[in-house]
Amino acid sequence: MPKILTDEDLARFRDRLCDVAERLFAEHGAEAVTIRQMAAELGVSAMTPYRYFKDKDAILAAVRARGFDRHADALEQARNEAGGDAVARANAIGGAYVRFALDHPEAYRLMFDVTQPTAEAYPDFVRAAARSKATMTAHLIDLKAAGLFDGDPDYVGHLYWAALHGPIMLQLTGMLAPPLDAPALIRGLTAALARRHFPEYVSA
Amino acid sequence: MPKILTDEDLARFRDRLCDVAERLFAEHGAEAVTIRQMAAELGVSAMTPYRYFKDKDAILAAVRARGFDRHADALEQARNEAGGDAVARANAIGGAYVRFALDHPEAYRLMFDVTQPTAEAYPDFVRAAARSKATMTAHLIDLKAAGLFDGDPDYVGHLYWAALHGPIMLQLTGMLAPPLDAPALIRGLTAALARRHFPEYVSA
DNA sequence: TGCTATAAAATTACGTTGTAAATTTATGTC
DNA sequence: GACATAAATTTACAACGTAATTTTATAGCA
Repeated sequence: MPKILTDEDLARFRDRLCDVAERLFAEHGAEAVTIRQMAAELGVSAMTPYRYFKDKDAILAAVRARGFDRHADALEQARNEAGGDAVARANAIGGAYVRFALDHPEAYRLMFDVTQPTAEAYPDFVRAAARSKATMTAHLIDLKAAGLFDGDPDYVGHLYWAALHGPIMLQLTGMLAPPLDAPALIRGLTAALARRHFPEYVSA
Repeated sequence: MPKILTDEDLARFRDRLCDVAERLFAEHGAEAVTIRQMAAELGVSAMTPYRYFKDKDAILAAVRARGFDRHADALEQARNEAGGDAVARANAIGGAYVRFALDHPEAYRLMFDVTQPTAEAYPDFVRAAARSKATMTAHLIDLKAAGLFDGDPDYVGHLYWAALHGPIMLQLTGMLAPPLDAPALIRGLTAALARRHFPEYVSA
C-alpha cells in the first residue's frame, strides 16, 4: 500500500502553502504571484499544490479566510485587553481595526477589496468572514446588554464599520493627500456618530 | 508617402477601443478581458491596439480616466440642475454620487478599487481623477462663500466622501445583507455629519 | 499612370501562465 | 522482495501579453 496523506499532512501542507502565498501576496500583490513561484518556495513541483487545493482560486480563498480569522483575533484580543469598561472596549476594538488595516494593508485589501464571486463556495471562507463581521457588532450587543445603548446593534455596528472602512479604503487606494489620512477622517466620522448615538459620552 | 494617422484618427480609435474595453470590463470584470478580445470586437488584429496604447496598463488607465470624467460630469450636472439653494445642491451632488456608483458598479470599482500603482504616470488619468475629486469639495466651497458654512471645505468634503464611499464599497464587495444596504448606511452617516457640521439645517 | 518609400497593420514567434494528462517515484502490505 | 497504488513529477497544451518580422496600402514623384 502506498503512503496515504493524513488529515494532519493535508492541513500542514495547506498551512505552509498559505504562509508562502500570504508573504508573496504582500510583497508583490496578489495577482502577480504565480503557482510556480509558490511551489518553488516550498521546494516542490509546480503541480504539487493541486493535490492540496483545487486551483489558484481556492488558494486565494484560503488566504483570505486566514486574513478574516486574524482580523477577528486582533479585535477580540483588543476587547479582552481593554478591561471592564464597555465604552473603553468599544474604542479599543475600533483602534485595533484601524491598526490591523494599516499594518497589514495587503491583507486588508485581499479581504475587503478583491473581487472573488466564487468565495461563497468555500465554507471556511464563509465561516471566517462571518466571524470577523460578528466581532464588529459584538461590542454593541455588549453595550446594549449593559444598558448603555438602546439602538439597533447591527445597524449602528455597520455605521461604525463603514466609518472605518471608507477612510481606510480611500487611503489604501491612494486617494488621500496630506494632511488628510484615514485616522483623521475616522476621528471626524466616529465623533459625529458618537454625538448621535452616544451623546452622554461626548463632552459638549 | 504612406498614410499618416492624424490626431483625430488616433483619438477616434482610442475612443472606440475604450468603448469596447469599458463594455467588456463591465460584462466580464476588468482582469478577465484580453487585448485579443478587444481587438476582435473592433475587427483588427491583436497587435493593432499597440499602435494606439503603449500596453494593456495604458488602456486600463484610459478607461479609468473616462470613468472619473463621467463621474465628474454626473456630479456637475446634478449641481447645475439643483437650482439656487446651496443645501439642495449639496444633497443633489451626494445623490448623484451614490446613483453613479450603484448604476455603474464596475466603473466605480475600476476607479476606486483597482490597484494600479502606475496610474500617476498617465497625465490624463491624473487630470480626470483630480477633477472628479474637486467636484466633491466644490459645493462646500460654494456653501462657505455663501456664508452657510465655516469649516474646512477640504476636510468636511472628505468626511462626506468617506461617508459615501465606505457604504458603497461594503455593498459592492458583497459585505452587506438585507435589510442593510449602502443607502441605509449613507443616510445614517450623513445625518450624523449634518448634525455636527450643519446643525441649523437639521430639525431637532 | 505607375513606381517607390514608408507608416500602419497583420502575421509570426516567444516566454509565461494555469492546469490537464501522462509518467515516475515511493511506500505499506503480503 | 514484489506488488498495488497514492503522491509527486514531468510533460504537454491552450491562452496570454507583446516583441520581432513581414505584408499591405497610400501619398508624392516620375
